[in-house]
Amino acid sequence: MNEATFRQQFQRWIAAEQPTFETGKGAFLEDECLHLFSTLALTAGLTIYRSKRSADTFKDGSKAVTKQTALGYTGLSRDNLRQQFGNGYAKYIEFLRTHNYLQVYEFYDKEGLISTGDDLFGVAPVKRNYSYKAKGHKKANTGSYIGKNSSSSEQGMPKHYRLHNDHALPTENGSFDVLYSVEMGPKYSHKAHRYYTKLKDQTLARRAGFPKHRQVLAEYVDTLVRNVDFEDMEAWLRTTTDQMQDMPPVWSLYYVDLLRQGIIQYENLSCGFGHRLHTPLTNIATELRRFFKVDGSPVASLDIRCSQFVLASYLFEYPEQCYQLLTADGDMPTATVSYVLDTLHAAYNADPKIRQYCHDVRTQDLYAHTAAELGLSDRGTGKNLWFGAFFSMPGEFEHTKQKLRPLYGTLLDVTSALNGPGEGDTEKRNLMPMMLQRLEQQLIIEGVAARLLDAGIGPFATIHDSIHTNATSVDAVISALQATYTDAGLPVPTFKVETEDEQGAFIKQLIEPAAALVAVQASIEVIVANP
DNA sequence: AGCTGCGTAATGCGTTTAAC
DNA sequence: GTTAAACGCATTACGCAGCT
Repeated sequence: MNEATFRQQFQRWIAAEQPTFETGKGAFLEDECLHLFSTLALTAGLTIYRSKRSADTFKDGSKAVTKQTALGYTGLSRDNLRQQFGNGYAKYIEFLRTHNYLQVYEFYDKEGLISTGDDLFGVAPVKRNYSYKAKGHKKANTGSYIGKNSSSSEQGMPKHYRLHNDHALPTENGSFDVLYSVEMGPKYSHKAHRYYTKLKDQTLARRAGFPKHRQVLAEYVDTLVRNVDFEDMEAWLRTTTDQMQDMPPVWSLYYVDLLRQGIIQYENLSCGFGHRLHTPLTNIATELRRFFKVDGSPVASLDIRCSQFVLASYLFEYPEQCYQLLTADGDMPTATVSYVLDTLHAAYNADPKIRQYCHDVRTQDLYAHTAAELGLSDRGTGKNLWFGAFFSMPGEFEHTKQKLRPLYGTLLDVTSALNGPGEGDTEKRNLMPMMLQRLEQQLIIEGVAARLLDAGIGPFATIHDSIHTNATSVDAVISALQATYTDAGLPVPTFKVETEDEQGAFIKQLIEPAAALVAVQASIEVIVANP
């Protein structure tokens, strides 16, 4: 690598591309670019570029200059890059790439998309270094000690050569002694492989502490995130007009690919509060979820309508049945469960409007119904209204609760009291969300998912109150859902089944066991009334 | 209400450096 | 030689985003 060549290429690039830098032309940033490249080269070659600190070891014991972060092996990743140089330097990546100093890989490799799912963690990632879009304009404020070797007592570059000052002067022979060619593939693969082996062991060890079927659900998620239809997803991201919030399409693709590679991996197989199971699939944007294929076939999902509020109606109306479910795992004091259920059931008996709520929430779309009754603009507003009011304590969302009082009476006063602190206490108890989430998970994971696993159905994924699976398993999921609720002595809730045909069109189907039941009862009454 | 993620800024601590 | 500033790196906090 010759410095003169580098400078020449950079100046040509500036002239041809006319990149807009903070300085307008960016000419005097040339040295910064050179310095960036030097450090990239050093990082890639693991050449010591820091002073004595380079002998440091990281907490994980690695002695490399580069290190592992939450985003995986980040020798040249945007994280390290930004930390080292600030966002402003990312723009030079394009120059380095166009002149083949750096290789920037595509977002995903078509050949590597298909995973058998045999190995939970798949092949160690080889592809690194995604194209980078600068987001900020911050100038670098940190630098490195150039030209000083490890354990050397000789003078390094003086401090004023650091990035925020004039720097990057050539050495006597006219070229930077710190420039090396960048070869990224094998080394990164090796490091990454080591890292993911370790991560795999840690993850499996952690999983072993959870119930078997939750472990299996986690393994299913491993399979699903490695079976993404990237081509369809990219096509969809390119054509869709309404971007998901501010998230650029390219980031979605990048993020999903990170999941596929195992670079981003997180899971909470049972959160302490509500025993919910959190995986990347529960958090991914809803619209992207359908690209996570179970076996390459169209996806399907089963979603309980207004699940939490339907469950709330069960707490009011079916205390014995709920008691069984809530005390099944022994995680909650039975006295607390009894207290909540007794309180709610007493209110249910006392207030006909609470009984009206229990009827409404099971027979119609609560959010839309409320929106219509209160003259709100749309269903979403009704939903936000309920979520705010239902999980609040006394003194919060009072205006909302006031609006709902004519419809459902003392309902929200009762739930608010249970969410607020107990007598002589100041801590919020949040008993409603806790009970609802635990009830929900007892039914969905310990109930529906466990049944499906026993029946050998899979893979599928639970997303708190819905099931993500393939079209051929839909009937089994419906059966398991109905059996679970029936066996628990609870009414089967209304749920939506969403499937996708071969052309990619969506078919939504609403299944209303409760409404059917009401209709049957009504007809019985009619028959009785007209003998 | 809970759980995640990312991005940024601030902070803490031990070390290194520049300036006196 | 001493001292104050600067630095590397880890951690933390916060606000935004997403999901149910």
